[in-house]
Amino acid sequence: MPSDLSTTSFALLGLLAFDDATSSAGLTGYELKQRADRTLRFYWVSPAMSQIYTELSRLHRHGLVDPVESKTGRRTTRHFRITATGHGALSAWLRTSEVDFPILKHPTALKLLMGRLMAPEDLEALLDGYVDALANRRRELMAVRELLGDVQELRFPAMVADWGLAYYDSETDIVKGLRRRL
Amino acid sequence: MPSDLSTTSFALLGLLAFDDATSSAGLTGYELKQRADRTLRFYWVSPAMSQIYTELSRLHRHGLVDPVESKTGRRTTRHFRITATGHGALSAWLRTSEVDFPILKHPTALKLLMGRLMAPEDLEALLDGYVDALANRRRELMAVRELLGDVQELRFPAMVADWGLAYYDSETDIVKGLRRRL
DNA sequence: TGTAGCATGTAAGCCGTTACATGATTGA
DNA sequence: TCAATCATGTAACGGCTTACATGCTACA
Repeated sequence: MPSDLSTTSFALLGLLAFDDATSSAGLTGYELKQRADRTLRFYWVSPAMSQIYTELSRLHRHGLVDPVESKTGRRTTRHFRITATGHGALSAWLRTSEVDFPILKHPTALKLLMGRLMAPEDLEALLDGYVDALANRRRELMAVRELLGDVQELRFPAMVADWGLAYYDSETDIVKGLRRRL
Repeated sequence: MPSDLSTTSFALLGLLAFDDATSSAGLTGYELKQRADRTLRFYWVSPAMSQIYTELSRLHRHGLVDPVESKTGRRTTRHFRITATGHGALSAWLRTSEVDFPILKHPTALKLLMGRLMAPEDLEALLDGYVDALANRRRELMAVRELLGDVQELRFPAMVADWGLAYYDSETDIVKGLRRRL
């Protein structure tokens, strides 16, 4: 039950655990990236392809996933499935790992902090641009939320998506308020 | 006007620009770390000491800051001040650099996503723990906010602190709602 | 036939952390 | 005198990104 894996490793393992419940043949690194883009991206990060393959190798070295070579025509692809050990490690991580406070890297807030050094019109553009970006993000997450529907198996992803939507709404309100206060 | 500096570099430069307006002798790396812990930490990151010294060297190499050696007794310390070039670079960065969407690394949301794999009592503890952590963070930021008061020169830091407080409040409400939905 | 998407990886390098190393000053 | 705080740095390393490299497959 090795705990020397990064949070990103466990995040990807979690995606594989999810897939495992749907009795599929597993996921390729490529597919995993797509799943990450749909979910992890909003609350964690969506690792680069190269990072995905690196993590997959690491998880395999630890025995937490198993690759199944499959040949479509002349081409060999590797579908990864979580192992029993992997399930155990994931459960242990969920139960016991320390939960850090969220890390926020907020360029807009950082620039606003230095608002004194900016022209008023640049400040307005900064906040307006952020409100637009929030609307775009919200739209993307809303599309994900709609895919999730109201089925029981997707209850938790749906809850987290709702969380994200509420966060974007609140953030939009706050920033509009700041904009008026400028 | 070199733009090959990281956001963290500019964040530190911003702290020095702030200090410059108070006609001080500049800040040591040590003092800079303390300022970062009070402000940057909430919206960006508070770099490790070693990172601060590295960034300070880099900024010096680019001519954006100037160290003033001062001797207190037998001990030599370096106080850094932003240069005219530094002011220019900072203004240019504020005006022209692309503003990325915030990056959020949210371990609690990530775990909730895998809620299906957790025991109900662990899930409850997860959300309750996060609500507690939010309250602690809010208290820390509130202390900073009170230090800022309502003076004109600290208007923007105060705005950003208010933003942070509103964010923590909204986040607390959302999580309490999720907790009830479990 | 060509291009978009599927699929896999290696190499170089940046940003940031922890660990390590050193020493001065202040005040209880 | 001893501990806390001030003060500065180097070394090793982890995590992640971009750039590079390769080739198959489906479909218009």
